[in-house]
Amino acid sequence: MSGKAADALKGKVKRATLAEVANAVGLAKPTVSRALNDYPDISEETKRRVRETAAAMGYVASSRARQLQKGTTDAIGLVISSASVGLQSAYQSEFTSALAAALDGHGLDLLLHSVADPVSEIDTYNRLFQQGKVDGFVLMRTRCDDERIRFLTERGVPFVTQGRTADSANHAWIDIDSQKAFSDAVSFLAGKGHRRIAYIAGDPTIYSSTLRDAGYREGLERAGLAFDPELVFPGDFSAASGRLGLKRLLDSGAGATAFLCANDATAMGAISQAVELGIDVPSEISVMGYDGVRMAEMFSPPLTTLSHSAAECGERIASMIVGLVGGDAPTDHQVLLPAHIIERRSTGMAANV
Amino acid sequence: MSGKAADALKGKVKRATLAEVANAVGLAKPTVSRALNDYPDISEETKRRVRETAAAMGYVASSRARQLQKGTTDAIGLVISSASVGLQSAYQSEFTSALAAALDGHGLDLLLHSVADPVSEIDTYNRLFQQGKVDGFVLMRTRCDDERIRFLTERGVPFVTQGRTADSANHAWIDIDSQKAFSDAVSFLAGKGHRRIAYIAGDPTIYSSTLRDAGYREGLERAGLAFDPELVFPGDFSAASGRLGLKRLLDSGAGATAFLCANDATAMGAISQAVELGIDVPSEISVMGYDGVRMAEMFSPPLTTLSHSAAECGERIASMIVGLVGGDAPTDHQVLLPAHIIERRSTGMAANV
DNA sequence: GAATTCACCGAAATCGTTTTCGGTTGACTC
DNA sequence: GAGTCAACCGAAAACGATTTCGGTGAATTC
Repeated sequence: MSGKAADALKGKVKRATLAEVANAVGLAKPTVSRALNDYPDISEETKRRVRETAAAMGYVASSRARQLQKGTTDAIGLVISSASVGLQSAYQSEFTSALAAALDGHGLDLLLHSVADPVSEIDTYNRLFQQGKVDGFVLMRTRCDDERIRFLTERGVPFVTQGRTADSANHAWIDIDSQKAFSDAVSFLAGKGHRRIAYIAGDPTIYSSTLRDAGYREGLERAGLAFDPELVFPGDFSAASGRLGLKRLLDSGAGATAFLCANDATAMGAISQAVELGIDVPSEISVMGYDGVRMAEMFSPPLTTLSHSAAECGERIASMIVGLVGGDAPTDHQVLLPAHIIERRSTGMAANV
Repeated sequence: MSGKAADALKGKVKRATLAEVANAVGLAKPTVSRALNDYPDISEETKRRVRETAAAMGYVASSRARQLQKGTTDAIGLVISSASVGLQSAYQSEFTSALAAALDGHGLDLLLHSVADPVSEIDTYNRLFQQGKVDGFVLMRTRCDDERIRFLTERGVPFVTQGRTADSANHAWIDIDSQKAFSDAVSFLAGKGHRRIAYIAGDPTIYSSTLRDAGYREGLERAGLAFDPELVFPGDFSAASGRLGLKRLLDSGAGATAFLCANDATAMGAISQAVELGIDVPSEISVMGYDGVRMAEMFSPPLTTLSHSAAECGERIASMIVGLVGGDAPTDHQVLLPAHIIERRSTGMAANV
């Protein structure tokens, strides 16, 4: 069975090629190519003719051939680790969608690659770039000591991280000012009369956690409250850690009346635990999250949280990566965005103790 | 400034090419290529030598060149519409992650493309395939009358849909038996003594909604309950429609004691509304969802739902698309998966009326 | 009217693989 | 000892675009 017959069987339409268009319009390949790409040294009349026949033939330039010649891919890689898929927060997926949309605006595609084994993570980044499947990367969940960043920096691969790192002076990043956000959150809760403000922390290997921790302490200081290790539970951004954390903090008898959580998922977990224990939110305790995911609004009670825009973050990252691929210096692209308190009904005045 | 100098400035490492490896090892390009790809007509000794020098030189075959030659991309496209990003359910993102992970197992990448304008949707599918950026597609949220399916089928583009369509006899699909699931759900609620079981439906343009509707009616019939249009609210899969639906159904005085929702997001919205209205779940009313998203477990109260596995769905789709790209007939790949009731605490015995 | 310029277009090379089609070897037959 | 057959390897074409470098003819200059 010839290839042609097989194609016919499968109903495939043979794609038109540049040479065929050139042939049909009676011009040479380079001319057609330049006409289609709107080069100035082709007459308007010719351009029109070329465009017309190309359209008539349903011609679409092969991205594969173009990629080979131009050496770029017009795709940005995003590597997610499926090991942590359970921890994948709602925010991460909102951000991913936003990023894809923003990249689309710049004519870029998002190549989503999942890696099962954390060990082979670096390998995946390396392969993806060496193979020429992507022009650059966006990194999520940056860690305090992030091997990926060293690796990519060494090789001069364009990338921007969502979240700073221990030494983020030298790479492109966008981040939320989570330190200020958590400090504000403590002030907010203190303003409601809370004096024993507990904190369910995030995964300590993620750099942002350290900033949130610092913000919590800063906020306490600003409010004139003493830091008490009894009031801190080491979570991991999961809802489960929120559940566990709330229970432990309550059982410990540390007397917390407000619970500031490292993210919304943790806060929701904490609330669900409270409800289960028959503790009312917010009349008995207050719970506050961070991220401002959509679901927070629909939670019961609707979650007070620190909101920041995934859409804007995606938008900014898209422009940044375009700049980097274009040759900008990474240090030209470092952006800090604020988070805003959205007061809903999971927080209230401190109960009279 | 020469290109080389610029590269040096940016710290870029010049990638080794096949010709260079061939040169280094003292063999011809085709030999090296075949050695690396483990062809049988190359001696083991030669293969070893080639592999060693290739590794030493850090050689990674250019995917771009390979793609051009082989005519495939090893990438599957997933087009999401950013217009509905607000409606993007938690399930969709869980599924996307699972799909990426599963595709990775088959050596495929997932190309995520966002399209802002629904009108240009078809255009995007066309361009992506014509350009040769993807070998096939996975379609989510299939509609009753889905233009995408006609379009792709006509052109013989490999694709599998997540969810059936009006005429799904001729394409590859995977779906959850939502009709049976909703029928089971009604039986379940009826078994708890509920006689007035309301239904907050999903977006009617999505085919799966019609199956869920049918399942609801089937379940009523099986339970010997009459269908009452007063008990049905037309939602759209959003949490907001759950909130609105619950309120309307309550206000209408139709006397519903149980609320079956088209998906988990809707159910969560409904519950949040109930809480707001001071109605206790489950002692006063029961609410049930569908999909079994992770967050359902952490909701308060934890949501009774019909669960199905995004991971398995992704896994199956990955194998299916591999088969299709390999030339299988679409009709060989049609899979129906069951959903299982997970009883949590948002449902209970009907209150004595 | 020869020289110069400018606007347009084309031939050939290029990107880095894989495929096709042979071409050497040496061992093995009869 | 010529012929056959494997087992290995290489030269050149192919994939389909873009880039480089010229080349043609007409318009302009002096």
